[in-house]
Amino acid sequence: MPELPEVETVRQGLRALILNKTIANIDILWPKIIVNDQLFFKQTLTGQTFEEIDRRGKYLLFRLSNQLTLVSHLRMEGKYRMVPQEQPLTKHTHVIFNFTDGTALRYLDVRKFGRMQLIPTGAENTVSGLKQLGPEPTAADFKVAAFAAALQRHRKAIKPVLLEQHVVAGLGNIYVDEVLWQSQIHPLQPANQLTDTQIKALHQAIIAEMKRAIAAKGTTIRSYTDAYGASGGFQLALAVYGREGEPCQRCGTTILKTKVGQRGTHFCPHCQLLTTKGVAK
DNA sequence: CACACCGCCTGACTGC
DNA sequence: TGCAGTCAGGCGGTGT
Repeated sequence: MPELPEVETVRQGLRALILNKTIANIDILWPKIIVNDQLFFKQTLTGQTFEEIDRRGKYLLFRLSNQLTLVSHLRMEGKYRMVPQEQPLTKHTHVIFNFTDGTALRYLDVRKFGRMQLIPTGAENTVSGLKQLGPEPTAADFKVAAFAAALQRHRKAIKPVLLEQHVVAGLGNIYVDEVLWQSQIHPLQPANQLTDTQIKALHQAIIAEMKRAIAAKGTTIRSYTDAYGASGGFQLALAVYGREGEPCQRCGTTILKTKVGQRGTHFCPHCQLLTTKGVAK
């Protein structure tokens, strides 16, 4: 499941592969992937050139000529592949950008959850999802005071709050479990009941974890690969995700897997206690 | 606005 | 071995 570090790795790979390529035509094999009208999407993009690729949270922003931006979200299992146009289609290929040089960019997605939307560049804040996105989880954009204030507005558990993307952008199920373990916070801890110490630890862990995971080119758990089909390396660095039944690396207690807000959740029941004003219940 | 819940999808896995 | 049932989960939409 691509989260911010995986999407960033895809961005970097795709930049090297498609910048300055011009679209000759587009095939849409699964129309629901495209938010816009299909015909509009094809006609508007034909003849345009990829000029840059930006990223916001888990969204890829393909900047094209003529002030156009293609917003792309990979959701669970979306992938891009560069191939020669004559290469036989594989299963789960849903959108194909054929370039004028004989190559093609193909979008593959087993679950078909991914979405693409063509908008005028600058209209990003009109796209649902993008417009409510919290700050990037970097030291430059993500400030602890604003983070603390945002957490105060939520009474529900910290885990679903972090998954919402509104308080901070880019974390998914894997990295949320990881940063909560690192900062020793129970996933069910109400967001507005974190202590200042916990907020600072969580804030720091989020920034550091995203940086480390990007450096490792992301985490490959189920099916994620980058634009070249390569796996990430960060799964080896995960402390709790997918490690239920294994000893906690900090205290040796067996890591548990439960459900929080319908999502598989991994944590250490000894290191991550539910607290009231920082005191264990 | 905050929050809970459902639908979207298909492949892998589980139990009989 | 075959097959029905369950699970995985990011996010938009809906309802309270």
